[in-house]
Amino acid sequence: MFSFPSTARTFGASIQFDLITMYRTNTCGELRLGNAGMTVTLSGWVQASRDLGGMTFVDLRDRYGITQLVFNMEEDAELCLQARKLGREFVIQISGTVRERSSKNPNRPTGDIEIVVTSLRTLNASKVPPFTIEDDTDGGDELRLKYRYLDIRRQPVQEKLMFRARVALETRKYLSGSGFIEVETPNLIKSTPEGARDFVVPSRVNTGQFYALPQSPQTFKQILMVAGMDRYFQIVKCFRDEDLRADRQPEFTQIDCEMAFVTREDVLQTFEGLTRHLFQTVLKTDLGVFPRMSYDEALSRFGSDKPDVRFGMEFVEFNDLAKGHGFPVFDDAELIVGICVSGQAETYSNKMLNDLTEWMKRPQIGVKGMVHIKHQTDGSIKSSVSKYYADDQLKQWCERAGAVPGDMLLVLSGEADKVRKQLSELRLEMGSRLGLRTPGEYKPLWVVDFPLLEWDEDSQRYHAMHHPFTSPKPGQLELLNTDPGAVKANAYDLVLNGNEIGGGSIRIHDKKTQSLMFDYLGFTPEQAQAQFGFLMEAFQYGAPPHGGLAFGLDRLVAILGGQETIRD
RNA sequence: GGAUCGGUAGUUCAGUUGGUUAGAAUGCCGCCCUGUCACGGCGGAGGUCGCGGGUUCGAGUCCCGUCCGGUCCGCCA
Repeated sequence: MFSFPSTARTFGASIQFDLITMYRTNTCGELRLGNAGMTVTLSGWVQASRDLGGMTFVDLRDRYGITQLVFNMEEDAELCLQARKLGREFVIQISGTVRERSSKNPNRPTGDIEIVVTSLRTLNASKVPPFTIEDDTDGGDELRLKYRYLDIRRQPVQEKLMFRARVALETRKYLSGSGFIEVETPNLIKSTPEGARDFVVPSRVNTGQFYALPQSPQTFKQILMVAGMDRYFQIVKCFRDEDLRADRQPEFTQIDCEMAFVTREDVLQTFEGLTRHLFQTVLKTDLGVFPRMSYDEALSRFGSDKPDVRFGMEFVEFNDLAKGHGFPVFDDAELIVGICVSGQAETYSNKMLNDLTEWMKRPQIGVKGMVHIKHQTDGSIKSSVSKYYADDQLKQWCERAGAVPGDMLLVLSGEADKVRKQLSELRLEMGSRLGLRTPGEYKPLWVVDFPLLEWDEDSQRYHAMHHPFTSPKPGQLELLNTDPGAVKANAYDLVLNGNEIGGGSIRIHDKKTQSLMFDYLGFTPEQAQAQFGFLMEAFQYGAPPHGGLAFGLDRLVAILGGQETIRD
C-alpha cells in the first residue's frame, strides 16, 4: 500500500522536532459541513490510509472520532508522497482546509467533509501494531491485554470506559443529592475474614506480619454510622483472593452505602431510586416500581434466589399426582417439579428432547433423566411416562400447570434443593432458546427475607448466609435456639434479569446481639474479640440502628451496556 | 484443588487414517491505479507446528511429561 522503501519507515525516522506552539484547533470528531472553508489543525493517530495513485486518503483518529484527510498529486506532489509514507498508528499533526466531499460517507458523523491538507508533521512514528485497531479487531484476548494501550485505542473499548465513568458520575450525583457523604476507608487493614480468602500485603516494618486488603468496607461503614456520618457512600475497590469466573474478578468495584436510623423500607426506597435514576439518565428507560418477593417464594416459583422474571415458565409441583403409580423414580423422589413450555409440544422433536436431556446430564447440571408430557394440539397426550400414567391422569398434570393443547411439560425429580437448582437452569435455558430473555428489557426485583443462616455440610454447622453483622427479622432472635434454619434475616438483594446486582441488610447495632451471633456461628469469645472487638466496642458508645447495601458496579455497568461479561 | 478444551505465519484459524515442499484469510513489503472509506489489481516475503521426551522407516497428527491460556466444578457471606 505504501510506495516507499521500508528503511524510510523505521521507527522514529521522520520525527520532526520543530517548536510546536499548538497541536490542534479541533478534534477529529467535530467538523461538519458547516465548517467548510475553515482552516484547521488536527492531531491524532493514522487509522488507515488509501493510496489511489493520484491521490491518497488518510483517516485520522482520536477519542472523538475519525476525520478524512485528502492529499492530491496534482496539487502538492511532495506532500502526497509524504502522506504515502505514513504507517498505521503514526501520530501526526496536519493543517488544512475543511472541504465538502464529492462522495460522502453516510456511516460517519464527519462523513460529509474532508481536510485538504497543506502541511503534515509526524509527531511520532509507530511500529506496525500486533493487531488491527478496529471495532472488530482480529486480536485475541491475551494479545489485547498485553497491548492494553492499543486495545483501549479501539472505539468500543473507549466507549465502555466512558460509559462506566458516566454510571459512576450519575451515582455520585444521585447519592450526593440524597445527603450521602463520600468517605474513603483504609485499604491496608487488619484481616477480618468475610468468607473469602484475603489478599495479603507484607509489612516492611514488622517482618513476618501482613496487612490484608479489604474484601469490602463493611466494618468501616458501620463504624462511620457509629461516628454519626448518618449517610455514607463510596465507590470502592474490593479484593477477594478467589478463582475467577466470567462474571467474577479478584479485584472489583462496589458502590458501597450505609444509612443510620433507617428501616428496611427506607433502604429499599433509596436504592430503588438510585437504580431508577441510573436507568433513566443512562438508558432513558423507566423501570417503574420494583416488585418484591420473599426468598422462599423465589425459590418455590423459580428455584433461584435471583430469578429472571422477564418470562414466566414458573415451577409447578406434582408430588401428589406423581407418587403411588409405580414409577420408581418419582416414588422415591423428595420433590417432583416441572415447567410448562408454551406452544412447543409439536415443535420439540424426540431428537431435540434427547439433546436437551443430554445437555441437562452434563456434570455442571447433573440430572439423571427428564420426563416430558406433550399435550398435543389434537388433545391427545404424548409422554415418556405413559407406561405408568393414564392420559387422563397426565391431563390433570397439564391442568395444574395451565398447559393448553400445544404445550409441553418438562418434569424433574429428586432431592428438593438440588432439583430446584436443576430445573432453574432448565428454565433459563428454555427461556433463552425460545427468545424470552429479551435484550433491552429490564425487570428488576427485590428478593427479601433471606434466611439468616445456612447449613454447611463440610463443617457441620450453620454459617451466616449474608454476613455475621446481619440482623434477624424483628422477633425472630428467639428462634435461633429452636429452629435456626427458619430464622429470617433482615436482608435483601436487588436482582435484575437474573443477575444479583446488589445486596444488603439492616445490621445488628448492639453488642449483646452481635456477641450472640458470633457465639452462634462458632466464634469463641476470644476469636470474636480479636477479630471484631473494635466493632463491638464501638457498639457500646451509642451505635444508632443502621443498614445499607452494596452494588457491584461492574456488573451493573455490564447489564446497562448489554454486555455478557464484566471484563472490558 | 479437580475436570475439560485449546496452543500451527505478525494476527485469526484450517490441517483427513501417521506419509511428497504445512495451507486460507487478513496484516506486512513491492509495483500499478484520481473519489476511496473493508478501496481495487498484480507480485512477494513470512513457520523451532508451545517446550521436553518416547513410539515409528516416517509425527503438526499417536503416547508420556511440562508450561501457558479459556471454560466449568470446588471456592466466592
